[in-house]
Amino acid sequence: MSALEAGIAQVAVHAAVDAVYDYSISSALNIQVGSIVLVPLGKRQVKGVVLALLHSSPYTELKSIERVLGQMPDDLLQLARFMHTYYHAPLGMCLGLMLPPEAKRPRASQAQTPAGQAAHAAWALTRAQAEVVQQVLRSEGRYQTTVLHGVTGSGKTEVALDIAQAIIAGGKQALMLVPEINLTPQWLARIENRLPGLRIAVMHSRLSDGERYRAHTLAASGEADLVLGTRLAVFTPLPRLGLIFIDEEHDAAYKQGETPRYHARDLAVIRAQYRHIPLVLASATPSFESLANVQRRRYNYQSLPERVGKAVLPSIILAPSKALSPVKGIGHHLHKALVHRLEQGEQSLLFFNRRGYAPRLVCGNCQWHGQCPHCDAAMIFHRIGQRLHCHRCDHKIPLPRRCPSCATEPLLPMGSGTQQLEEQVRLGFPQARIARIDLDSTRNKDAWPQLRAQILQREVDIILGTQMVVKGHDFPALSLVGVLGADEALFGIDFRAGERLYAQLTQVAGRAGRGDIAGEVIIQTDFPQHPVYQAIVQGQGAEYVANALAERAAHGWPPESYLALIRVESLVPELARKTLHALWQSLAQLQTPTSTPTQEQEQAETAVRCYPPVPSPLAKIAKFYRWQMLISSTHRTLLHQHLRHCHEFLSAEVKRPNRFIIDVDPVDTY
DNA sequence: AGCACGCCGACT
DNA sequence: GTCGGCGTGCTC
Repeated sequence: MSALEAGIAQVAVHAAVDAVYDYSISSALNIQVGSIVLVPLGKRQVKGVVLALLHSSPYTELKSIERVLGQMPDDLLQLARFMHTYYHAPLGMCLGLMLPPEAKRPRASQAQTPAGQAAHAAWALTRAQAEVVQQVLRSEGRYQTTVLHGVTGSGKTEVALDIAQAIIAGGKQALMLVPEINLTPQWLARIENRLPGLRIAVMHSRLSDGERYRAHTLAASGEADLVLGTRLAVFTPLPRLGLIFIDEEHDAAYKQGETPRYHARDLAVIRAQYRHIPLVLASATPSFESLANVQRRRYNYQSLPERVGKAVLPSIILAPSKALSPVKGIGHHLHKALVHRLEQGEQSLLFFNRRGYAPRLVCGNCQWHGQCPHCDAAMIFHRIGQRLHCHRCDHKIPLPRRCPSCATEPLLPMGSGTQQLEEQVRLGFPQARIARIDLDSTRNKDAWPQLRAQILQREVDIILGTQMVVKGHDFPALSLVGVLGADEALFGIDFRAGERLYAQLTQVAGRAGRGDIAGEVIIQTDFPQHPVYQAIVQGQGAEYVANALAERAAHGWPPESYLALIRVESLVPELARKTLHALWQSLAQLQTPTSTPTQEQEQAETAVRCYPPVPSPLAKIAKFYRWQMLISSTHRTLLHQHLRHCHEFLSAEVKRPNRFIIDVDPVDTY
């Protein structure tokens, strides 16, 4: 029944099974906690990681470990354990993200640039920039998270590279994260330009097997000075890690959309703590979560409130979209400005918001937008049912004929409808050279660098782009930015819609006037009085954020509370609803029923809030009917106790092909 | 996730 | 008669 010598290893196998398995260890193998091993599982061989060494196992017929493949660094093993408990994801899956890639052909790794000390490229920092660098470097060798809040064009890049240079000069490695793959080439160019001679490894999901293997080896061997990558790069083994820098920290792309649903920024905090190193979270529009952590004095705060050099922040104006012009969808003001830029030979960017917001009903007169009376969320317009439906609390009302708030105007459905814009612009400006930048036009591997080069060489007059164009790109000849369709985001169903729009507008406005030319931003809106727009125009971001944070707190939303989303998907419509409802009821019982008065019960209720199950905003996807519920708590451990119950309950109740997800700290709730 | 086992329809 | 569809359950 049990081996007398410590000959048994508990192994987390790299499979979707949420369990650990025991294997016997033959005496020839040198196995320790963290060993990456090859083990038989059923009829196949899988990789796994040794979690513990045991003397005995309840299993009688143990299979034995095939061989040892390597060693998982301690900080990554701990990071995986954290992910397992925090995100309620199978441990083997979490560890799978950190396993070394397969060596295609075993050959010596090669540094991308020749080895050597980084040449000290001298460049002048402003006093404000130098101050930030000093502040961060003061925490070298110990954990400290710094929020670097710098306006667009304030030179966060230079600050990042200066800090990295100092860290690397001290014999350490730096890890830099960017939100999307498209941003790696320009960061790589900046780094190589500023810090020639650095050994850099690039890490993202679109690397070929060979590239991934080389980058991983370079980082893990300690040869690389700097690793640049997207969210998955947070798992790169780095024996000499001395700094983590996260650019555009607020960006939702740092959250993984599938299990394990981790947030790279939050994992970076954990890793920085384990490694006793500084972490910098940089953004022109820091996330509310990070700002809350500054307020709670957990994070240090540094700001760069001014642009460097001659560049000044662009002027921002609001213009009605309905003012007639020759081009449909483009109002008079924006049209005039575009014509002017074309005459001057300067570049313009037309940004249109195309996010898939659910249809809503809005008033053309006041700001009413289908607010649910119970939820502070917009109700969704169901054309077929002729009613409005809150997807948070399940409240339904028949379609109002007139605005419930001002009772004057007829109500307008709002949804998509910007599709034909490109066509209209091409028709309206036949002489202009137009480039479209979105997911489709840049799908090809080389498409984006080519487009970028064309824009930089001024071979493009008007850039048409979706949200991907607003992320940290630098186009010096760009002097006009027009924003279209922003109003659609204004009435988003998600409680983070305002925060997102504010960030997006700030980012997109920041594209204008980065070179010597003064920038102008025209935001087309029919709701110019909305707080988000007023904050943008008057440059009162701090006030807007403070108000929005207070509002979140009043409603018990993050960052005031911690939130998780539970979703069940089934092929039978009723099943998802029923299962979630049963879970909801079992959660209510979990709240310890006290014999004492109502006050305590109220406290218990506010400690963990279980919202009732509602249909997901996209109620049916690919044959699956989706229901969801939210759980929130101001106490993280309490929330996780409840989530463990959810996980147990759903694991038992939800049978294939039905499925469930638990999304901790969801970035959007649909 | 894989992979096998197992019990029902249309084919060499 | 078997080939194979994918529902169900297991993997130390």
